[in-house]
Amino acid sequence: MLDIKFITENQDLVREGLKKKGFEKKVNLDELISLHSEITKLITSTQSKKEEKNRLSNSIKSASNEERPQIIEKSKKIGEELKAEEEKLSELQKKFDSELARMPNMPAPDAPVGVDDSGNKVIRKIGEPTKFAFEPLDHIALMEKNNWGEMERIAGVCGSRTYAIKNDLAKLELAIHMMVLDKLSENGFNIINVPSIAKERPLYNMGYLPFASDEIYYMPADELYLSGTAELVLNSLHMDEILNENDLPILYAGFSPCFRREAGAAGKDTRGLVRVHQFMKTEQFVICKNDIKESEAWHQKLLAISEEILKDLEVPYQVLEVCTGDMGAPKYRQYDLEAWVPSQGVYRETHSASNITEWQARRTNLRYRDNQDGKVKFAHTLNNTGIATPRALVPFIENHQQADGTVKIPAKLQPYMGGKKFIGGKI
RNA sequence: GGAGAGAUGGCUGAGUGGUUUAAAGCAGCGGUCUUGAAAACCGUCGUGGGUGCGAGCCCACCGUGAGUUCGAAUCUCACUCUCUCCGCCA
Repeated sequence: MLDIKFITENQDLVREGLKKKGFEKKVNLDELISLHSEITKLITSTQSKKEEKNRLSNSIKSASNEERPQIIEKSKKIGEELKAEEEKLSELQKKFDSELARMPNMPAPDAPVGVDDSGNKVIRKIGEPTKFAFEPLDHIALMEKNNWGEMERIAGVCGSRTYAIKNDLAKLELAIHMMVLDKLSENGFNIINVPSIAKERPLYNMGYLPFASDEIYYMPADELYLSGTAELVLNSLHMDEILNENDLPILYAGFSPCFRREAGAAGKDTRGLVRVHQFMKTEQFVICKNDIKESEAWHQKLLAISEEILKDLEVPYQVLEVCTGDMGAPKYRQYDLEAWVPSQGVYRETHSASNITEWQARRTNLRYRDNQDGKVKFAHTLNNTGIATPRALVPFIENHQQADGTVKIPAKLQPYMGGKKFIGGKI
């Protein structure tokens, strides 16, 4: 959410930001501003009526018996006027709130400008696309060869875009999460395993609602939602709190099962482990001071951690800075990591690191008291993937496959796999 | 699923329709005293909003949302959450 004061005082800047993000037709800035001034006038009027009413009510006890009925009559009359005004006010307020909730965050001034993913900028490539001295298999064939999956059967039981993995691949999935959690723990993150079910408010707080409502599973019998990321819960963990500046930064490594409807992805990646409805994710989440230098520094730190994770996994990857039209509504700046997938001959997204600045904190009402000036301020929040599986298993097993169908385990991961240097091979 | 109790500021906790402008204490912050500190004493101390150049004045908020009333922390209803007990259960 943006500050309405910021919007009214920086209309040109906001208009430019909306255009860059591709939102100029999705929100009505002029209506928002005129609603706000109408609301302000109405608030002033209702408040003076309340003031008058309070005065009359307070005078009743000391009033004489003759005066009393007149005062009550007068107060009733003001009360009726007040009620009419308040009804109108709450109607306008509702409209205003839903319009303001649709306003995206302003992108970083130096973020690459573009309309879709074609505008994303490759910042660097680490490692070379893997070369094979044999004909490499895709991850599905590798799973079949090693008795690592139950992909056909599970679709019949659980529907499309689900997965079941077996044996060493199943262990590998958990081992990678353990490795990542250890790394985050070493970097000062609090490990926290969080629920995958949530109430509506956290979805609004994060910006899932109203922006990505198609993406979310909803359980009407209980009025609960399935979470698509631990970010959802972590962002709301401290909602409505006023933290002490000394408590910041707060670092969370949140692990959770994640659920996504993939409604907009019909026909894409229907086979295999790349895009499934339920997966596991370890998420990095940071709450820091309202200081753009500090949150930008944390953004770089989060990016560096996830790069280190891909390096430890010995998977070739590239770093993208995502352009204004491709980053989501909440974001100020976004980097994606994409790992090399040999069978597809392309880099595929494994990580997404975002600086949200205060946009989420405003929705979440997540604040802290500044030590310097004693003022209450909205925090900055950032998030980044730690690792998401099974998606990350795709580049992992494809890049590390050997001629005999076994898969090499990199040195950093071996302690989490019982010291094994290879998995698979014999069935 | 059944029965009961409860939710008041950073914390503890008083308050059952109008001197409550939410008492009091603790913690915090500023000061006096002191070589310094502690103690003691004095002062200050919630959030959001409206209005004003400003000191200020005003409005709302006692878990959330409605309602009754001239007037609600207090009465009514619904909901949320917490705790205790029973039942079921990985």
